[in-house]
Amino acid sequence: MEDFDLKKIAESGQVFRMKPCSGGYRVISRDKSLVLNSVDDVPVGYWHNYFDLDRDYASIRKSASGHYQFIDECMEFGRGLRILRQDPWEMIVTFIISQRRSMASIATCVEHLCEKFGTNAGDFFAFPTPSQLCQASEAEIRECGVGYRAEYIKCAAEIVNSGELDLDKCKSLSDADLKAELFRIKGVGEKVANCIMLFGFSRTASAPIDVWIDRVIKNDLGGHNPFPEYGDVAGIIQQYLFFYKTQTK
DNA sequence: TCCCAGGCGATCT
DNA sequence: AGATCGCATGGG
Repeated sequence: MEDFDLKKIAESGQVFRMKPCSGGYRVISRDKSLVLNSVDDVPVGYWHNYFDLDRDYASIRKSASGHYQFIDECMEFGRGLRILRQDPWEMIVTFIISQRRSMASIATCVEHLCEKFGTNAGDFFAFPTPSQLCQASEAEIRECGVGYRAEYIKCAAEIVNSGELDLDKCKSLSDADLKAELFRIKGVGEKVANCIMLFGFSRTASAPIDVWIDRVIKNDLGGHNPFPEYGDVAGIIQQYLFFYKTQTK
């Protein structure tokens, strides 16, 4: 497998619980943990799906090449990246936190939430469930350093825990209907919804435009938004651009 | 210390 | 519909 680079994936800004450790990288999702240093360490089942191993990234890069020289360079630079199939609930909370925060500080906030509200699984803390965050007060959530977003996280926990927003049912919705559902959560706007869709629902047509991608469009692509022409792999192209821009800043 | 961070909601016009 | 503003807090 050529397109599998743990370091690049861990630093790509899509996942905040994947860090170097003595066995390579430790990745935590929901209440599960895996230590690995190559694709050969990925077990069948949950983690195989998590790492999106059935998608052929090399052929996506190949078929997407030739539109813009800059994007071709980004795809080569980011060769090894994949779009992880992460948990929708974790993505909702994580990307609510992400607004106006650096990637380093997002990771810190997420760990604080896990340590304070998540189940102790021995050598790590599971991500807190909607129920667990529902039982927390807004003030307690705020103690994790999330600032004014505590209200948004509490709102998300309530709407999901009550079943008023059913994340399983969301999986069968169209992209447009899914986005409309996500907009019901206070603190989820266009960009955060696109991140949740791409990283939590594998909606690869969804391409989040943040400050970094704004700079790409403005400074590297002459003010042109390239994503519409990439169709259902626009989100994957977005990830190569984001990675290049944040790594070479 | 200062500036910015994977934006958003509220509040104008 | 589009523009502007305030926002909690952590890193570099």
